[in-house]
Amino acid sequence: MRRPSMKELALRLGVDRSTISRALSEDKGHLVAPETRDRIREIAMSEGYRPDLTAAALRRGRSQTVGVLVPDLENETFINVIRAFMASLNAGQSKPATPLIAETLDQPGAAGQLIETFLSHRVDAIISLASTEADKSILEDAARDVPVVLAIRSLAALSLPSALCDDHIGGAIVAGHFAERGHKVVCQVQGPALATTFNNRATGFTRVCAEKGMHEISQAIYTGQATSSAGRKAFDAVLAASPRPTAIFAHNDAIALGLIEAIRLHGLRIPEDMALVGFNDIRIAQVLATPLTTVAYPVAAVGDYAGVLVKRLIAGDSHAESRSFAPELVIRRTT
Amino acid sequence: MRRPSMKELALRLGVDRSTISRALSEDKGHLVAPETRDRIREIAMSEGYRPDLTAAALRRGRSQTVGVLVPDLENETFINVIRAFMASLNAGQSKPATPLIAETLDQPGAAGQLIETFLSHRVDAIISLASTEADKSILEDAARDVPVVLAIRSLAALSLPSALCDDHIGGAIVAGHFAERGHKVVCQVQGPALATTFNNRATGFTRVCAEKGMHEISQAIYTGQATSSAGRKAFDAVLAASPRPTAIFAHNDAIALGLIEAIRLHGLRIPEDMALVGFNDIRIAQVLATPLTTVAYPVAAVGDYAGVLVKRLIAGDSHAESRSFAPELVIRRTT
DNA sequence: ATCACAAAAACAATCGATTGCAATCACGTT
DNA sequence: AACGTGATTGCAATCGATTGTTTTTGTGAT
Repeated sequence: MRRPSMKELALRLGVDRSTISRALSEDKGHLVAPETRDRIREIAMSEGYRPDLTAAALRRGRSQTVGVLVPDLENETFINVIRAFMASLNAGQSKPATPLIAETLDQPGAAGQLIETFLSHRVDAIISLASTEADKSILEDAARDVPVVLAIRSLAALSLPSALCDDHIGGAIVAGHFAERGHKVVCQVQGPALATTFNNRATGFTRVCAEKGMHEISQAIYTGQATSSAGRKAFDAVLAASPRPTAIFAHNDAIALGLIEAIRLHGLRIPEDMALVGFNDIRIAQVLATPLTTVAYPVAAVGDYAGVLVKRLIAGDSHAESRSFAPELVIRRTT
Repeated sequence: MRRPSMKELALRLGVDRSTISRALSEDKGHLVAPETRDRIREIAMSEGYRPDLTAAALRRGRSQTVGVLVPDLENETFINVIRAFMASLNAGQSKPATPLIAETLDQPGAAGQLIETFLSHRVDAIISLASTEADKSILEDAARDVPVVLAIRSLAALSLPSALCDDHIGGAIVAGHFAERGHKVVCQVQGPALATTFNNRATGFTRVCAEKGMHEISQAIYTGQATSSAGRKAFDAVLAASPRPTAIFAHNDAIALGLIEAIRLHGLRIPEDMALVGFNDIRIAQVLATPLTTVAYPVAAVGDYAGVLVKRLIAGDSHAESRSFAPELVIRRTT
């Protein structure tokens, strides 16, 4: 009743295990006589043979798994990048990889432990969407044992290939948009500084503010977390600024959502009294009472290219350069 | 430079591989003399020994992985149940399991393939949040090879243990709440019928409507998908009903979000002209302009108990009964 | 000094698939 | 009829850790 192993199939068929292995394999199949191969495949199918990937992994040194390190699974953007990544990675592969997923929640030190676990599982590659400066050396160490690719977040002076959103441009687009709409005084509510992401959005924004002669209130406002409740609280700081800004760049949509609530609580109208732009274009952004103007994250491009990078690295191809993809402004009703 | 294997450690230390194995193991450690054990552990640490879990899995028949089957990774509720599940499963375990995660997107037939992959990877257990009637026999087959636990969604006349939300009660609570608020005519916008979830919410709601003498407009309104855009479209059917309902039970928060938009577009006020209750209590629900009254899904209880079930099944404990946990109404401003 | 007994360590088989190498076979060539 | 060639298949080692079964070592008792 139990599913047979190759050994048992071999016994039943009167051939050697090695022949079974070859017959069942995609690339070694041509080494087996067509009739034998068909006979083997047929029996394997009817007996319900199920390959043991732990055995194959041990022997071949490849496990058909990839480690995915993500800061927060509740974040749609990460999920969508992971989806695109897996689709790209497995496109046209006869032996698709399954993701081992671990969440860091951006806790310092979490990455080390999790990556160690991935490596113990002999993952074929690691993709990290969770890279923070604290993890830099850990990632570089890991890269000596297995292909490591970064997505979404990069790190300063890092040798690892990455697939990113050009956050600098993202910030710049928003500032440009504010300028076009005639805003004179603006500000940004920035996410935590643990990743390049938010810093780049900030500098891109600030640069264009200067170019266009807009006044950015001096102190960017940091939120401890990039969540909507943090955004709500951050609005007090916006109001306290003098001169008071007429437009806010929220570094992500969750923060923007919180800001919307806070702005409404203060009886201000959006966009007349206060304009607002978010970042990422999460699903909810377009079904809000006032649909949110936001910067659409290039999830497909980033995920896709991360998959390409991993495939190249696995193939031993050294031509694995980092790339950034430009995000696009989606103008809705909050500006 | 490369990380050593046990064999190499054994060579370096002048002891047998088996001694290394025992020294490094939690439960067999006592078989090794304390000094030897310390010496081995120290060297293993300093040499950066990293156990090969593919080898261990092959030998021991346990891989320290669990397969997680989920319909949609963008759904917070599923994510939170998975989080609670993993935390519960690994609580106090010296050898924590890592999740292999696969998404069905509720495509018929997807589960079969994915489960087969899990089984090839020799997962120690499978948890399915994605069970639909079409997958029933597949899940039952899988359960003969490995512990299988269902969460969130159950199936009719199924022998597999499950950790569920009592959706029947959930629906009933909402109807009760409508009755208290004095509504006479109500309706529900139901999610797709592929899972027990939505059906149970519907029957619970309908039962209490009858008990309290409310008129539920005859035809429950089905949405093809349980998304906000589907919810928006569904509102046309609500308006078309005669008599027109004054309260809507949306089977999840995404649908409710879409309904809010549609209701506003028609110039109706919430809750004065139209009351609304959602289901799940996703994060966004409480930061909306009008915070959403909704049924809070017992994510922690469900995930937790699913973990307990898996642990029991792995331990060979037959005392693995299914349980349902009651959800709770969170009254906010849409009613 | 001998023996019993427990502790510690070594020995060796094993998990299941993969793969380099050797053996066999069929067939056409000279 | 002997031989080369290529196609099939079998043989056997291997991946790295785990574990049941010895063997060795050490201790205390008689």
